[in-house]
Amino acid sequence: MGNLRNTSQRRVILEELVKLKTHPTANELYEIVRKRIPKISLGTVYRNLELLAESGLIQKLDTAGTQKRFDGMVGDHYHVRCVKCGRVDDLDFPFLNSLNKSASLAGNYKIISHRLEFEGICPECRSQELDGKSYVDHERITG
Amino acid sequence: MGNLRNTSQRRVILEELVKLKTHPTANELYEIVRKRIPKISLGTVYRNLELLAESGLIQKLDTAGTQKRFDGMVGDHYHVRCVKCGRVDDLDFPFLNSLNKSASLAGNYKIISHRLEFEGICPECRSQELDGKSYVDHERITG
DNA sequence: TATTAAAATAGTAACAGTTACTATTAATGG
DNA sequence: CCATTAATAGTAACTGTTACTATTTTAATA
Ligand SMILES: [Mn+2]
Ligand SMILES: [Mn+2]
Ligand SMILES: [Zn+2]
Ligand SMILES: [Zn+2]
Repeated sequence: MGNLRNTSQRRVILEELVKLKTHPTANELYEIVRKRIPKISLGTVYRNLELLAESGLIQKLDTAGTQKRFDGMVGDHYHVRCVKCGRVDDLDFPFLNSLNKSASLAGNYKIISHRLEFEGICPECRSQELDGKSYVDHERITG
Repeated sequence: MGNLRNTSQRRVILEELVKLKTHPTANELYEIVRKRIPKISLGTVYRNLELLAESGLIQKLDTAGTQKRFDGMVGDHYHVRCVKCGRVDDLDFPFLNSLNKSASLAGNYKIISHRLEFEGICPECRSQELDGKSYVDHERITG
């Protein structure tokens, strides 16, 4: 395969990432890996995430506007991002293979891929939002 | 409307942005506006782009992985980004209104919006790529 | 196993894009 | 005009990321 050496740092980074259903940032993963390798450096995490993504073992998610996130699931799938707390979740949504073809016709680019990303409010933030609303209502009613 | 004062800086920033078909970064627009207001500061450009986007007069494009770009066209439309040179173009592609509904069913988020972004190679970079290929072929044949 | 060359590491500095701060200037409403 | 207050220029600070470098570790070979 890739001529990547088997270092404990690289192994643990990969292990911890694939465990997670969240899509951590480099720094979030750094904090997790640090529990097993306290002296690991943040640069090592960045470098290995880059290398692992290049070799196809993980996925780099360039989600819009925010910092990079990483994904241990490599198959094609879409994501939804919470606009309140920033968390990113997988969506059980069929992959739209025909989009690239359609886009080729809509412009004069040679289309390679597409990225479909939803924005919304996650269940946790949604319930907080509802709590807030009812609190406000209560305030208004009871003056 | 928005309680934004009508400053020459803000006016020129908006004027120049809507003129462009490209989707400039804050810095690119700064360089353009500087030709008309040489003493304008980069911070002013950033601040106003943010305010104009908030008030819905322009669009902020959080394109994946790279710096923010801005768009004078506010209607819903999709973009394609060249992976070689980074340029971003509009696509004449129908807006997929049904996607949000589908995504709502595919997870437990309250879906607000979606972003569909294509990656490809622009005509300019594509022709360079072909030049390169034929050069290599020529080398191989005549080498 | 011992030797060696290359790759990877920790620690740190540098960098790029963006935002925050502050004293000064300018737009707006009366 | 004047007073209020938003906006500005200039600059510093911040954040996420990448680059650098001396040292350590891996893995191939003898
Ligand atoms: Mn995922
Ligand atoms: Mn556009
Ligand atoms: Zn949330
Ligand atoms: Zn290009």
